[in-house]
Amino acid sequence: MSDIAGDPERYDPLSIEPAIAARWAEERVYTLRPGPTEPVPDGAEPYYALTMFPYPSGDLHMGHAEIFTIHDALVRHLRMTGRHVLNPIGWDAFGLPAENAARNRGADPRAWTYANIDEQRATIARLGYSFDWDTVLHTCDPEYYRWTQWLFLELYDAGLAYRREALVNHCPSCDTVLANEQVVDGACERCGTEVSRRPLTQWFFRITDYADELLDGLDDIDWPDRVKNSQRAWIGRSEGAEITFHTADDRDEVVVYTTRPDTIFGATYFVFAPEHPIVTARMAGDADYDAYLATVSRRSDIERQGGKEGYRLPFDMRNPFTGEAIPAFAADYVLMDYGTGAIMAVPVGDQRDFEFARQHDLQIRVIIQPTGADGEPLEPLDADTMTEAYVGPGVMVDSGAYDGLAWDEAKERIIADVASKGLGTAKVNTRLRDWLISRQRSWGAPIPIIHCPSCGEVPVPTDDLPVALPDDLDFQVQGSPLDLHPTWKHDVVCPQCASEQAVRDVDTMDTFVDSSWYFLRYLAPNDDSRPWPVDAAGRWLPVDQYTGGVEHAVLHLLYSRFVVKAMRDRGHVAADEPFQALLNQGQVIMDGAAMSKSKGNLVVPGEVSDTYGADTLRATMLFASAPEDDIDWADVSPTGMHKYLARVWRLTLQQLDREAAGAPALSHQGAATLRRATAEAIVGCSADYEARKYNTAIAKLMTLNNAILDAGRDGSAGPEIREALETLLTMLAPICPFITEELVRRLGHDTSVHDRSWPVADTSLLVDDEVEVVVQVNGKVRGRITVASGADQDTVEAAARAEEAIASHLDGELVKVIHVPDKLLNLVVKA
RNA sequence: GCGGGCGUGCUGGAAUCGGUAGACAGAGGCAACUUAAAAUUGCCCGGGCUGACGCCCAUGUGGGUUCGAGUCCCACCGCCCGCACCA
Repeated sequence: MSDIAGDPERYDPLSIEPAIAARWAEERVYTLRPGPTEPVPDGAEPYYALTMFPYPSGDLHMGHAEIFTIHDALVRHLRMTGRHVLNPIGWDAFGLPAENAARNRGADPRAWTYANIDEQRATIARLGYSFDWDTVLHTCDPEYYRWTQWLFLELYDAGLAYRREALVNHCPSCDTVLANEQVVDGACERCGTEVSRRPLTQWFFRITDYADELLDGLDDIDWPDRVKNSQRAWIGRSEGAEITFHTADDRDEVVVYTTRPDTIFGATYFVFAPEHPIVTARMAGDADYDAYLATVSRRSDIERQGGKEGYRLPFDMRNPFTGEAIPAFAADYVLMDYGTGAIMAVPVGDQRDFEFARQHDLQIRVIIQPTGADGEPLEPLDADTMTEAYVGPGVMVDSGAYDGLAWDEAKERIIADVASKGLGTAKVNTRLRDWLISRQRSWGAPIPIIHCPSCGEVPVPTDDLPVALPDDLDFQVQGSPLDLHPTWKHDVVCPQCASEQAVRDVDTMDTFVDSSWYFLRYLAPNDDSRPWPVDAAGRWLPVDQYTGGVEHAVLHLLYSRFVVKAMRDRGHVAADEPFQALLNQGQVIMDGAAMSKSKGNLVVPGEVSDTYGADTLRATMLFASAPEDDIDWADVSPTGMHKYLARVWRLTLQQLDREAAGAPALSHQGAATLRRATAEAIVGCSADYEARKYNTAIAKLMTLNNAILDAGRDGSAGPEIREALETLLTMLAPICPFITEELVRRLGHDTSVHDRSWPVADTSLLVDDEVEVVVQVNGKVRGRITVASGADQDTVEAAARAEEAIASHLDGELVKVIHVPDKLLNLVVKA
C-alpha cells in the first residue's frame, strides 16, 4: 500500500462536488432533449418519473433528501438503460406558512416564499439531483394559478363545482374551513387544533360523482396496499337499501338508508339528524328545540364521540312493516351528511342503537336468533338480559312472513318486497364527502367567481384570467386579508349585466387544488395559451413512477385521481389515472423519534453534505434500508460509507499509477476470478436496481470492490482490474454521481459516466465446470461436496457416500432421495 | 372494535420458487504498520458442549403441512399503520 500512502490526491468530496454540480447546472445537462412537447426519439421509451414537489417552508430536511435520493437513483439508472426520462421539479408554493410569516414577522409572502425556494434549489443542486430545470414551476405564480382557476371553471361548467350551505369543519387557529380529509381525529391536520362545526356556504368539488370509479380504479394501479386500503376505507362503500317511513300522522314521509333491511321488524324507534329538514320544519319556533340544535351543531367530532344523547320529538313514526307507531328522536349520532340523515333504529342488531335504547329505556325486540357456521342454532337472544347488539348471522323470528328465513335471504326478499310496494330500493352509499375547497385565506388562488346582486354567481370569463392577488394585502387584520382589502373585491363589474354592485368571491382554493394537476403543467409550464398540451399528455400520462410520502394517502393522491378523471371526461386527457405506480419512502427518524429542532435531535442534509459530501449522504441513506422502510439516523454510519467511497477512490488512483508504471498483469487464475466477480456484480446489481433495492445493490458493489482489492493485492494491474473498476463506477453512478463522474474522467474518458449505457454481463463467465452441492441427511446439512456441473443423481449420491462425515450418518434403510441438480442432495434414512 | 403490515446476531439489515440462516455493513475485539495516535490493511465476532474433528440449540411463542420451513397454514403474544357513532 506504500504506493497509495504517497499519493497526494486524497478523496476530498468537498473540493470536487460543488465544481461538478456547477458544471452540470451551467451546461444544463439534465434538460430533457427533445423536450416533453416534442416526439420521443425513435427507439427510446418515454418514462415519466415524478417526485412530490416540496413545500417551501425552509431548507430541505432529511425526508426530502431521502425521497429525492431514491428518486434520483431510479431516474439516473433508467436513463442509463436507454429510457427517455421526464424528471421535473417545482414548488407547491401557496399555503398558510407564508401568511403566518407575513402576520408574525411582517414578511412579504411572495418574497418569503421565493427566498425559501432559492435556498431549497441550491441544496437540491448541491446534493446532485438530476432534475430538469427547464420545466420548473411554482404554484404561486400567476402564470400557474391562472390555470388552476381555469380548472375550477372547467369543473364548474361540468357541474362538478358548486356552492352550498353545509355544516363544515372550521379550524379556529388557522381561521379557515377544512375538507374532511384535512381533519384527523377531530383535529386540524396542519396545526392539531380541535375543529368545530359551522354552517357556512362554501364551494365544493363533486368528487362523490366519481366514488365508484375511484374505488374500482385502485385495482389497476401499482400502489402500496396500505395506500390503496386507506383510500378504500376513506371512500367507504356500503350496500343496503333506502326505505320510506311515514310520520304517524301521515303528513310527512322520510327516507332512511340501512344496510340491514332484514332487521326492519326490530325497528322500535326512529332517529333524525338534529338538522334534518323535516325536523326543523316541524320544530320551527320551538325555543327549546332551537337551544338543543344550537348546542349540538357546534359540537366538535370529539365531543360527539361515544355520546348517546337524544331529544324526544313530539311526534311518532310508523314502521312500514309492523304498522306500529314508534317514537321519533333527534340525536347527533345520526349524521346529516351520510345516507339520508335519518335512520330506523334497530337496537337488537346495531350497537349504537342498542346503547341509545338502553339509555332512553326503549323497547328492544329480538327479531333474529343466532346461528353457527352450518346454520345450527346457538344460544338464543333475550331482550332483557343481552348486553350488546347481535351482528352475526341468524334466522329471522317475530318478523311476519319472513320468520324462519336466514338473515341474508330475508334481506334480499325484503328489498324486493319494498321495491314492489314502492317503498324503497336497493342503494349503494359511500362515506366519501364532496371536497370542500373554499379557504378563508389569502396566499392561494382566488376562486374565479363574481357575485352579482341580479345575476347571482357568475364565472369569470377565461380571457380575464388570472384573477390576480393584490400585492398590497394587509396581514395584520383580524379576518381574511383578501376580504378586507379596501378595493380588490369591489374593483369588478358583472360580466353578464355589467352591474357595479358585483363583488369578487373572496375565498381562495385549497392548496390541494394547486397540487392536483401540477404533473400536467410540467409538460409545458411556460405555455400561456393552454393549461397543458393534450397530445403530450397522451404521450406522458399516466406518470410511470411517483415517489413521495405516505402522508398523502387520501389527500393529494385522491384529489389528483379525481381531477384526472374529471378532465378525461372533458376531453383534456386520455389517461384514467394520474400515477400508475407509487413508491412511499420511509421516515428519517433519530433514536426512534421524529427529528425536531425543539428535541435537539435535528440533522439536516446540508450539514451532512458539508461534512462528508453529498455522495456519502446519498449512499448512506440508500444503504441503511429498503426505500420504503424507516431510517433511524442513530443507527447509520456516514463515516463508514465515506470510508468505502475513499476506498473506491484510492483503488482507482492506484490502478492509474500501476498502469503508468507498467505493473505486471494478473495471473490467469486471478484474472478469471475477477472477471467472474464482475459479471456476478452486474447480474446482481441490475436485478437490485430494477427492484429498487438499493441497499443490496450497494452491498454487491462493496463485494466487487473487495474482489478488486484482492486481485491487486500482489501489486499487479491489468485490463481486468480496469474493467472491474469501470463497471463498478458505472453501477455506482446513479447513487454517487459526483465521485463516479470524477473518477471516470480521471480514467481517461471525456464523456460523462452518466451518459454511459448500463453494463451487460458476459453470462458465459457465470457457467461453472464444478459446483458445490449441499448434502443433507434427513433434512440436516451433513456436508458439502464438489461435483461436475450438471451431474446426475447417482453420481452425486456416490460422491456423497464417499465422504466419511456424510456416510457416518447413513446407518439405516435409505427410503428416499431428493436431488436438486447443482444445489442439494437430501438422503432420507429410517433408523 | 374493524382492516392492513411487521417480529432474524450487540445494531442496520441479507436470504429470487419452500433447499447452506445471518450476505454487505456498523459497533466491538485482536494483530501488522507507527515514537505515538489517526488513517490504512489483515483476522475474529449468535448461544451451548468439546482439547480438537464435530455435535446440539437458534429467525417472537406454540402447533401443523413437508424429505426439508425465516419463507406456506392455524392459534397466541408484542409492535406499527389506517379507519372508526358512516346506519
